[in-house]
Order: sequence, then C-alpha cells, then structure tokens
Amino acid sequence: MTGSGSPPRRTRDDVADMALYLLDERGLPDLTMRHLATALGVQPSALYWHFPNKQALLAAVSERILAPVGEVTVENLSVPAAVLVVGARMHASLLAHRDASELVSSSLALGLVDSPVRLPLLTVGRAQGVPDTLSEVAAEAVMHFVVGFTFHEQQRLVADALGLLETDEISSGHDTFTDALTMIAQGLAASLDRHQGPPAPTGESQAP
Amino acid sequence: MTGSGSPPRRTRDDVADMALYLLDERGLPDLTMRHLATALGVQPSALYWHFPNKQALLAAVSERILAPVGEVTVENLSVPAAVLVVGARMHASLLAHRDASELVSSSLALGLVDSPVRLPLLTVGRAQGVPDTLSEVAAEAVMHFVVGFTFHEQQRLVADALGLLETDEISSGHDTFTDALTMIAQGLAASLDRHQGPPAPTGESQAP
DNA sequence: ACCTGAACACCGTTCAAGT
DNA sequence: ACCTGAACACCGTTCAAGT
Repeated sequence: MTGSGSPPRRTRDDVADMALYLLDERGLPDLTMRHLATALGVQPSALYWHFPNKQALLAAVSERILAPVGEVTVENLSVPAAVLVVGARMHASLLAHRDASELVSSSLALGLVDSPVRLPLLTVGRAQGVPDTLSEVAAEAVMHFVVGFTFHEQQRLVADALGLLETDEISSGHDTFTDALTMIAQGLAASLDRHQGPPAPTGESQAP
Repeated sequence: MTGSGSPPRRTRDDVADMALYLLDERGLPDLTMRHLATALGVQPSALYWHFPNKQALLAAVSERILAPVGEVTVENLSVPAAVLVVGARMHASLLAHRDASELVSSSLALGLVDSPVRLPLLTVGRAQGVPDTLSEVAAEAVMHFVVGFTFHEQQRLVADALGLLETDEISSGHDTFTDALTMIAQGLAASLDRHQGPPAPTGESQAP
C-alpha cells in the first residue's frame, strides 16, 4: 500500500478555490482569513505563506470570477455590438457568485486586477480603425457601469431575501440593465460617427 | 457668570460632522467607532445612542458629501445637458472628500442613501415629455458610472501619493471622465430621438 | 516548502448602570 | 436624554519555531 504518508499540503490554487467556495456559501462578510483557514484544516497564519495579505487573496478570487469574460468571442462584431456582448457576459459572471460585484469592485479600484472589458474592446476597435483612446474611454464607462449596476442589483437580492422590499421594486432588473447598456453602446456609436464620418467640421475646439 | 455647568453633550449632527472631518483627515480605514468616540471625547458605546450602527452613521456622512449635488440648477436644460451638469457636480463632490466614492458607493448600494442624480433628471425629463422609465435608466447609468470612475480615480491618487505609478498613468483623469460622460449623454440623446422623433418604424422587435 | 503556536494590536456591538 | 464601564465575540498580521 502507498499508505497514508505526510499530511496533505495546499497549493495557492487550493486556497483560492476554497475562498471562492466560501464566498458563495457564506458571503463576503464571512470570508475571513480565520474561517478560510478552518475550512482548509490549517492555522490562519498558514495562509500568509500563499498570499502576502487578504487583498491579494481577494484579487485571486476576483480573477476566477471574471475569467469567463475573457473567453468571450467578439471577432468581426462592431464596437457597439461588442460592448453589449462583453457587458452582458460580465454582468452574468458577477451574478454567478454571491457578493461578487462588491468584491470585484474593490479589486478593480485597487488596481489588483485587470479590467476584463478593456482588451476585447481594444481588439475589435483596432480591427475597425477606432482610435485606442476612444476604446479606452468606452471600456471604462462599460466596466464602471456594469460593476456599479450589478452591485446595486445584488444588494437588492439580499434585501429581497431579508423580506423587506416593495414588490414593484423587485425584478425588472435585467431589462433596465440591458436598456442602460444599450444607451452606452449608442453613445459610443455616436462618437464613432463623429470620428470617422464627415472629415471634421472646423477644428477641435468647443465653445466654453 | 453663567459658569461651566454640566458636561457638553453631542447632537447627531455633531457626530456626523466629526466623522466627515475624521474621514478627510485620516481616511476611511481609520474612521472607526473608537477613533470617532475619542475625537468626540466620549466612550465608543455613546455613539450607539445617536446611530443604530456604523452603516447608518456612514450613510449620514454620505448624505453630507452628496448634498451639493442636490443644489444644482438644471431648469430649462436639455436632458443630455443636465446629465453632463449633474454628473460633473457629483464627480466634484466626491473628489472633495477623501475616500468619498468608496464610502458613497456602499451607502448607495445598500440603499441607505438616495441617488442624487435621480430627482434632477426626472424633473427635467418630465418638463420635456421624456418618459420616466427612460430617465430612470439614464439616472442609473450616470450614477454608477460617476461613482465607479471616481472610485478608480481616487485610488490612483493614493497610489500616486505612495510613489508607485507610471508618470503617464497620472493626470488625464478629468478629460477621460468628461469624454465618457459625454458618451453616455449622447446615448441618452439617441434614445430620446427614437422615442419622440419618427412615429416608430415597424414594431418593437429586433432581429436576434 | 509548508505549517504551528502564540502573541499583538486592534475591531463593532450590547447592556446594565449612572446622572 | 445622553453617557460610562465593562464585557463579548470577533478581526488581520507577524514571527519564531517546527517538520
């Protein structure tokens, strides 16, 4: 028999996996280093061999949550269409895990995780001659809107679960999300028209 | 002499004022109930006579931070123009206090504070026959974008203060904020055109 | 390489009791 | 009406030491 040898050891991935499991099961406020250690059968201090601090651990969890957004295929879509597809995918990825938007929001703000919207939008933009600066602006608008909206939306879900919420405040979530995202995509389309449509009216200055 | 009588007592406003002062001076992580109590010359437990819990206290601070947004005058502006004005005012209000966007973001998500964007936009919208549902969508898009963008922006400010940031990553903040907000305003304008412009082409369905 | 044990310096919140 | 004193049940992080 190859027998029960030395005690099992954890990899960095094991720790992040368990953290994501605990997030779904217990929520962000209960995702403490101590609970995570207990779930792994380890002392809290052991976690600091795998991650320098809690923020770094949370960033690794954020990356796992956002992974599906990077896998989306947007080739030969128009830029506004890509905005809708990537935005919807990010929305779905955040809704797939408890408290995900709150977690991801802070990881993104702290710069510990890359925007999953940026690269796909830059790529389709370049394929169609859209200046990078414009794609960057669109990527920021989309990212902030999606995270913020979903944050608000996920809080409504817990408020609903806690029982107190007017019935007409519930639902209607998906529709207004898509409507607002469409609005942003249209704004982008308008910017594109002005940039590559008519050969620039007079100058680049605007009245104060 | 009217003499030094009984010890001074604090009002709810005193507590919120000191909290905002402490936020500016020490930042959100150091805005603890214990530090706040010390600054007021009081025991931590005394704060719970004025506020039921810390979240409620933070909501009161958020309201103070957002107060200037409600004072903006948008009468007889077009809806897209109002978006730009209110958005810019909210941006400025958040930048006026340390860590304000992070604080306000969670108060808004938890529903403990009203969106300061909603009412002005609904008002100008109604004055011009814009359906409320459309104004609501625009208000949500603007609010989430402004808070999210400013959150990200304020984190860059601390990263800069801490010394580590590429020099070309700094500044350019205000320009891209205005650009992206303009994009959202244009998207709204496009939605308005479709709603009150031509008498609706064929139906309301779109090809899959 | 991976983890234990023990400590440090904190948190938010409750509640009986005081004035 | 407003606050004290004392406790409860926690946190994240460090670091010498073990295997």
